[in-house]
Amino acid sequence: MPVCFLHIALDTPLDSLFDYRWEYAPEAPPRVGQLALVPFGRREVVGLIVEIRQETDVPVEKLKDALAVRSQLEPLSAEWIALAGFAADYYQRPLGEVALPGLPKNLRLESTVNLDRAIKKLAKLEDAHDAAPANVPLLNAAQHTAADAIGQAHGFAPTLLYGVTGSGKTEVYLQACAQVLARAPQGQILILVPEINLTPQLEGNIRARFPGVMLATLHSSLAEGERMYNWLAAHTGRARIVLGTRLAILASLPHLKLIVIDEEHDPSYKQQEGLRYSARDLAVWRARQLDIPIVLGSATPSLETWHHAQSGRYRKLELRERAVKDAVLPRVRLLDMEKDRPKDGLTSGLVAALKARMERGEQSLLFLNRRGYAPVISCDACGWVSECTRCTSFMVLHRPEHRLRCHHCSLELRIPRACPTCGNVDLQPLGRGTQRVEEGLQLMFPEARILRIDADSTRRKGSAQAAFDTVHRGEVDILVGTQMVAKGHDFKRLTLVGILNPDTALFSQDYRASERLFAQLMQVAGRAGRAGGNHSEVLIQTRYVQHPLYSAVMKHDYDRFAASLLTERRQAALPPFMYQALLRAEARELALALEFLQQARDCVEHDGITLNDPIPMTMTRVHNVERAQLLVESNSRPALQAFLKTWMAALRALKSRVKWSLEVDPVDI
DNA sequence: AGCACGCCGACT
DNA sequence: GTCGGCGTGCTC
Repeated sequence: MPVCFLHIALDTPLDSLFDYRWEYAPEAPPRVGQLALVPFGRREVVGLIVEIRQETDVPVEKLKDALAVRSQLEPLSAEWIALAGFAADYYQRPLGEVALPGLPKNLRLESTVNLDRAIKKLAKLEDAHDAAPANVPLLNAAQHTAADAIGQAHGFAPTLLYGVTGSGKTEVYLQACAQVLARAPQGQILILVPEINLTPQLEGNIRARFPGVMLATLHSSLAEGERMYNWLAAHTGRARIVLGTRLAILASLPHLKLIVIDEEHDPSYKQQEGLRYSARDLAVWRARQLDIPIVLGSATPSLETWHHAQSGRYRKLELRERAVKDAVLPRVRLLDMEKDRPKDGLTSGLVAALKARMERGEQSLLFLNRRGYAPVISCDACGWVSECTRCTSFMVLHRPEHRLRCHHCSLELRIPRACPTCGNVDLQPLGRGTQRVEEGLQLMFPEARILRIDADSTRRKGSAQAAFDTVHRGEVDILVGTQMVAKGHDFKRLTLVGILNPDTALFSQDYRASERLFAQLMQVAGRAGRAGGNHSEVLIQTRYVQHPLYSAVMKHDYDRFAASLLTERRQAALPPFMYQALLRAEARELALALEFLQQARDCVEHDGITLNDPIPMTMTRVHNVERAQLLVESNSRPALQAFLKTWMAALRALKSRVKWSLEVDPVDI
């Protein structure tokens, strides 16, 4: 029996690969890209074979035998391993920590029964390779041009599809997909969306359009068995279209010919824990690697993408008109809160507009990005406020639940009867969240059917969908919601969108806040006027009617707004003109975290790289852990990458007991 | 990260 | 006398 050494990536923070001895039958040699079950310490784990070696440097006494090779599965392609390898290098993590969590859990179990079951089930499936689209609607001229440009593109062709809500971007994607499917008999397409649960229509649209083609979805709320099956359908090439959230960027797609990123600016493409990758950025890399086209669609592109489109690195295709019949862009008006003082959070202008909708039997949406009843309660007598004991934050009043709740560590308390410091029984809620707005509205409009949709009202599985169905059936007059209501859903009877207090984002420490606010306002605005004729409107309550962000929103003028933001960013040397990484440290004592960061700052040479002073994070304490950070900047991406690599090695060598992590291209600073 | 081993405090 | 706290050491 021949013997070789398998060089294997394992899901561990250790920055090295591991060799195992493997004795195999000559007719079934192991292959790179296969998975293997191996003993690791006292455990047995599944790893990825990255190399087959005839020799090893590992001393014999350490070397162990692999337990099994998963030969029933086609190996992962060299391209897929290269993608995981790129992500690992770029985000400064070991290969195994990227590659293995990117696979369905069932593939990483000791037992292969689930895998074998999925293989069997897939084999029974009849071959469906009729890529002909059904019920193809006519496109307007701009859509037609865009669909052809994408569908006919060859080689790496990154394209920004820029079009307002309702301009028919989805139809462009679908018709471009049809062209690719028709041209490439095996070809696969990857479509990424921000959150699949919020865009249920798209999946239905794709299935209806391509009834003869297998579609597989990949997202985090799939059951493991389903995820295994869908992943396998993609991996074997059976699924021609894969629709998924950011995690689907690591799907194995051997015949990938086109990538579509819908709402490319959406923050949920950025993973915010563990490996903090940007699915959008990885998608662009993947498209370049495979030399295939990629479409980035948005009404409010990220400044990174917009910058590339302006500089000509990405092609820009624009859809100017709304493609939905009769739909016009809603009129946006500002309600000056300095002149029209709000009562119960609502200006008289907004109340009048709500009333008019009620009388006409139309729906209204009030958007407020703050859940709970009030963000804090306080004591007028002594100045006490409801601070969280574990976090640098306030405890939010949730009145229906009779609770104070910290939104950062989930600490819950009963509402105190009296002030804990002075005994005053008259504690006042300050500010307002969706619950309080709902309450005020109900008093103002006793007849109205009011529904609140936020993370609290939709805790149970399926309740969000049920709530949205109620709105669609027309059983709601006024909808109050957080950003949950801003995405995806078309509310046919909705003709008024009121935006309650967007001003805080105007003066945020986070320089990305205004970019996000603009996108969010445009997105919520898009909920109105889809079929509302010409009286659909968006009312924004603000104290800053002169603010340029609002003027841009009123004119639906993303171009000008983006241009001014880019000028600011260039002058302030911020992304996309600067490349950043963030070293975070957490400890029981803030001083320990800061001390570690200072050590990190001093332990290496850094020519051409700026290491800023370590500072406590804005929210210093969360769940009794103190946090601090150090921002690293460079105007050269390769220089930053090279520095980070040597820095990581030096940091690991410090062997500090402080918990630390590095984020490349951070979004929240 | 897991998962062990290892050496000091409060309890069935 | 043990159960268990988390320090530190290792994983081919």
